Amino acid sequence: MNNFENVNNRRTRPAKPPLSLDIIIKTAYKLLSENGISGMSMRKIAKALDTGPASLYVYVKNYQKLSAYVLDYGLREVKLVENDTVYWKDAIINILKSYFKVLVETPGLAELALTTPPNGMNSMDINECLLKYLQTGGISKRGAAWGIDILLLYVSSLSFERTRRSKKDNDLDDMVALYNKVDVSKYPMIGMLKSELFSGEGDERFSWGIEVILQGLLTMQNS
Amino acid sequence: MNNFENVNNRRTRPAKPPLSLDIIIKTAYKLLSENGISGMSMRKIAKALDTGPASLYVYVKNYQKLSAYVLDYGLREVKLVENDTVYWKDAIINILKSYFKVLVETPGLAELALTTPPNGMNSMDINECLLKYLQTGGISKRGAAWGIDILLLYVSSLSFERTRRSKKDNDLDDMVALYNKVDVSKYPMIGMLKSELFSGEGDERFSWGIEVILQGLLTMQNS
DNA sequence: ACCTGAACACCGTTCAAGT
DNA sequence: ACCTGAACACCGTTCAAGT
Repeated sequence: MNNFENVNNRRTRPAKPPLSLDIIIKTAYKLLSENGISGMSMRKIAKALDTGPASLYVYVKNYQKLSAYVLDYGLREVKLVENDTVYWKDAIINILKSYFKVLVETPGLAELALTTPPNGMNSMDINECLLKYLQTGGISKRGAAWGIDILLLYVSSLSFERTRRSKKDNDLDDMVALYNKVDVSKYPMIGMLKSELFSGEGDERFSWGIEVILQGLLTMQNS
Repeated sequence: MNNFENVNNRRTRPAKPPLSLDIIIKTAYKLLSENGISGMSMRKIAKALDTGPASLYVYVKNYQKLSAYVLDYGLREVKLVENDTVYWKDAIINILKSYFKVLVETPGLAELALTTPPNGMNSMDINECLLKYLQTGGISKRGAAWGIDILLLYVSSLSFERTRRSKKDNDLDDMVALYNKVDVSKYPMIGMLKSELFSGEGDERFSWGIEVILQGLLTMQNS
């Protein structure tokens, strides 16, 4: 074999870092944030690591489990530390704003959050922290336990919608078009409210929804 | 060519129904309800219709648009008609229960509801109806418009979780296992509430969540 | 034990050629 | 216009053979 032709043999090419679960997750996350969810395939991760797809299965059971790891890795940046003097409601809103920001900034992460059961340290930290502040606000055990689910779900889906909206070939536009040329006599409410149905681009709708859920949790205490 | 060997030529095989958008959607829905979301691929739909995958693209722009049609077709069975004497809140709960039932009974439909922007007559009927009852309950225009989003999202995700839970090779079980062997000194809240976090199999959690959202909507009126 | 190319059984979509 | 087989550019996962 001719070493001059085969420039990329083991001796001449740069040393390849050994595989590990950690390096696989980080590579997957990088691909996800650069190219969205379709950029993170087992084959593309393997190629980015200069190996074959089979190699990944030494460290990861399957694509779904890897997705869960990547989601949790993405959530490491959610800011949980609050000044002790912050009112419990504002603390919750700040945490959820940070969660929202992380999901919107990394394309594909919002979709993962909506379809992959969270599983890992960072998601656990977020849950623990939210439970603490709900407890501080006087919300019952069951209210807190079931309430964090609604809160995180609401924020995940808002961010998923936001990331979809910023893509082109937008299926949301079809929906908007359908609602805009609706027969007002058959759909009076939709006709009347169509401007409201798709409004709330900025923080307004986000904050409103969280307020609704928190108000609901508080009110349910006394009944 | 030998007609005796080639039994399935055009003359001898049963007449093939002509393609149409309608027939494609119904076939896709049938495959979805029998085999879940992975059973509904363009290729499998084509095979079920005894043709090649390219034929479908005469009637449907792409897989995502077809998904939206199938979702709306699945929603046709949601019961919207309520006795006029029913209290508005109960009417909403009944509609959402029917929506929940439809999503749980057809595997894959819940996932579609969570990831595909609804687009069609049936989804519009559901929205119109919910808006009407929220209005009856005295909820503001904006509250109603933004509120149906939270309500439908909440029910969709509960049904998605339910359908996932009934599968084996369940990634949710990993999460439950993780939460069960958590370090109680680091995660006191999770340790304390872990039984509540995964409870609520039946109607209880479903009804509780809807009540929370409705209470929140009502309370937000006066602030 | 770790690593890998090749193979297996699939995808969505488009092309070119038919009617 | 409608229909279609074949091709294109991909998937996740497993196997068999290497070290």
